[in-house]
Amino acid sequence: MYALVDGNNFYVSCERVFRPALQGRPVIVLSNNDGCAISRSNEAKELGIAMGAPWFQIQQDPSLRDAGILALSANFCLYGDMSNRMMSIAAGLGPEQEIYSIDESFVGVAGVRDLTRRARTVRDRILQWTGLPCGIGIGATKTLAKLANHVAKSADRRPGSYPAEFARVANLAELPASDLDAVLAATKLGEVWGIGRRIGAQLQAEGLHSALDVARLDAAMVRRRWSVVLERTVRELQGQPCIAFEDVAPAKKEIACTRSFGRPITALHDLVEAVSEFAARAAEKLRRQASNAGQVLVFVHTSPFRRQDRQYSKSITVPLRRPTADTALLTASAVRGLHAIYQPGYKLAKAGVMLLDLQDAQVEQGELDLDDPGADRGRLMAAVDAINVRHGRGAVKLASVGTAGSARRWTMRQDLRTPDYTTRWSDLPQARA
DNA sequence: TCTGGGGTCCTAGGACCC
DNA sequence: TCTGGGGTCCTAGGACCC
Repeated sequence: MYALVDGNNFYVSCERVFRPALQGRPVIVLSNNDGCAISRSNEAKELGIAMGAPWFQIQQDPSLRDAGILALSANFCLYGDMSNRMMSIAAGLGPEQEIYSIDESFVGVAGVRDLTRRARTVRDRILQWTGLPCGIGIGATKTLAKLANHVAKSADRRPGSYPAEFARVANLAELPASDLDAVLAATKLGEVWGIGRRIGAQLQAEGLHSALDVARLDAAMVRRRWSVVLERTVRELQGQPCIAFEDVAPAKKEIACTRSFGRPITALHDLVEAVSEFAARAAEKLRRQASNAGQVLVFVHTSPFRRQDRQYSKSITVPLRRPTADTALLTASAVRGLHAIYQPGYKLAKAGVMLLDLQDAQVEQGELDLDDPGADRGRLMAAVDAINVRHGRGAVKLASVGTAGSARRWTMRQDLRTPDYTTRWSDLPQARA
């Protein structure tokens, strides 16, 4: 049995903790480059602002302007720190926890007594201790817990959509079968975890509309006609656990750092800076999980939205002589790849570096090293990481990422950013009497 | 003018092997 | 007239998630 603890409108809620004046107003948080809406307050949702709606279009809409829509640049340092606080409280709900995303965690609750009341306590505690509102859904499988969470939030936001007792905390696990069916029947199949736009449309075309319709499908038939993935979803809806609980996060199999530029970029030297920066960031993540990369992929492309421009999109995978987590080696390979795919004359909108073929750094092929006898780059990298943790990102870096004198024209726009209230001494909020 | 970033898994088809 | 069977590995693309 599982509980899913999920923050409401998470990024917006994080911002509201430190700016209470935003309560009750239509607020959105924007993606990098202030591109599109990635988190919306309930008020913003009511105004019809879609997930992923471009900010420049929202700004052009007079009715949204009149409604006083307020946008903020994403502040991921803040959200990550607030997430840690929420997660550590949510962990108190049961013996094991899987942190599924920045705002969601599954908690194994088998054997927990007085579960519904306890979940309400944890929900209130998260709100009181962090200021973040959340919903908790409980079900026999992860898919049912997800669905229960949807029920908890809907019953809270739109009275009448589900029975009021489910508001904020919905425990579907202790429901009689007929009551569970009624909840599934009231839930559109598109709300089910694992059913996206494409599969959802195919199921609708078959005359299926609710989660209950999907739960009643024959699992073997679903496997034949669709896939084992959808089969698992069907079985999970039927109460049979098929999706493993992962209380220790498995190591990533690939690590990426990709960014849209703040403005179109054409010059190679700007791209070298950007790609060097992305490679360094990716390498930091790589070392954090104690892996080495066997290959580096680098890509660039123009903006697919600018139909009037000549389009260009190219990537290349550069194999490394041996797996490494050394920023200098990874950066050199990424930049070599960049030179190979660069074509002048295009207005490039985005570039990225991906580290592939990741393997445990402990498992290294023994080798007679004639090139580089005695060099211990691992210790060098550890020292660089330690300095950057202590003195801030980029305190020690390769010169190719751009020095004080370079323009760094490619960096992203963030015009509406709030302070790092919880992770930077100089940004600490001040309380006034 | 202005449209995010970072992942995972599965499947089909081709290349290749004996 | 008549042209096997079984298997692995890799890649690209699709679909999904937040």
